[in-house]
Amino acid sequence: MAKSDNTRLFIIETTAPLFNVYGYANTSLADITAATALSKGSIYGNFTNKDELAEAAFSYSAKQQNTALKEAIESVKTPLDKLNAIVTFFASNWAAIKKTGGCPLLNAAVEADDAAEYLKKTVKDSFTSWINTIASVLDAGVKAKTFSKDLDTKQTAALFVMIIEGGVLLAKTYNSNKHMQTAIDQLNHIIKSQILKK
Amino acid sequence: MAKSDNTRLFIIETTAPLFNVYGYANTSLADITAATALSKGSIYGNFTNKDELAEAAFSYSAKQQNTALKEAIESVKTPLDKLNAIVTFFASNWAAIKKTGGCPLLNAAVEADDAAEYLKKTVKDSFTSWINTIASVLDAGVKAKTFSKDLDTKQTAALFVMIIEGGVLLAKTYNSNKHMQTAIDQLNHIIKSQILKK
DNA sequence: TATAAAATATACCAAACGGTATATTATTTT
DNA sequence: AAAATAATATACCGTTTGGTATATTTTATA
Repeated sequence: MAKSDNTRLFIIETTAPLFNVYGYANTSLADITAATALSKGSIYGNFTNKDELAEAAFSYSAKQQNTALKEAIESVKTPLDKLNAIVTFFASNWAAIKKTGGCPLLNAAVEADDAAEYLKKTVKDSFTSWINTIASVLDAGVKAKTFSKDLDTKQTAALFVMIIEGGVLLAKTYNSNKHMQTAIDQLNHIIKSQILKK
Repeated sequence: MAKSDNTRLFIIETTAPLFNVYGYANTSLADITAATALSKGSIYGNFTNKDELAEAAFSYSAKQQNTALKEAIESVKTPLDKLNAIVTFFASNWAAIKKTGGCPLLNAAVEADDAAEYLKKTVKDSFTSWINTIASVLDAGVKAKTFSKDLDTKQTAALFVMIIEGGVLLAKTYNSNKHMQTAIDQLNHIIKSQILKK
């Protein structure tokens, strides 16, 4: 890895939480140079403009979260355990996620819609990746005959994402994980009553 | 109503969708004067600063939505019909909501958390108001003995908000109301299996 | 209708913005 | 070690930012 690649990665790693906390449009070059202790010259030597860095930073945050989720999934064996790992992931890691600004997908999705249009495609792809991760666990459960064979796995995966993000939203708003727990309880209820084979 | 009050309201009405679409920090005074065709002097004659206008604009958007929801609720009679009105509200009004930037509570909640802290309390109160509106319908249903008496109405109301906002989020991201429909389907399922008395 | 007061417009300000040309420093290559 | 190259820092640019002092216009009062 060349020196430049190191610096580039360092900039991304350092600014990713910044963008996630303050927003992509609202994070200034002054914020970026202050956080990295690098000059504008160095930043612009590694990125063509702020938007490119912002997108790289978002991708990094999203990938980081997706990787952590996948690790949690792969640390257990059965489809049901994997599904439980997905359900508890945000609650278990809530403190860390909160500290870096909350779920990057949620944050970027809201901002990307109009204020940062260049992020739209990347955000959409990140959500698709997340939904697919959940859907493949559901598919495995159907195949293993522990989950109901009539399950619409893609739709159910999307539903999981909705409930999780809804929980994250209220948990952030009220600065309390009570709502995160409500979301988890509901997901567990769905697993029992709509996913598991009777 | 004095002239000044008219102008103040006009500014709020005109800029509310602007703030909701572009974000509260990202909407500039230039945007505001352009949209209202008023001068800075007029804006600052009616509001002490941009933040005060932004907060007034958010409150207006939130109240607007809450009022429309309450009207939908009051247009039908039974608790179950009222609950169905709540469930279908966002899907029925999706085109209009989308055009003005999506759910103002979702947008502001994400931005308020760090980028616009002055909005935090107002956003929280708006969510509480929404949750209470739903909870009172649930309470009425419990009292009328059509809904299960063991129902935790506050928690269920919060769950409804989560699922609705999750649906809004994906609908916005994918620019498709398919996900909004998934959210509705799930809410209807919850009504049947967890709310209605057996 | 003259006058006072309120509302709006104009012209300006310092600070912050993203970005760039150029100088300087590190790092390779020869 | 010298030269070439790559990476970073400095100093600057035009534009936009939120905000204000002052002038002008509109509205209400006498």
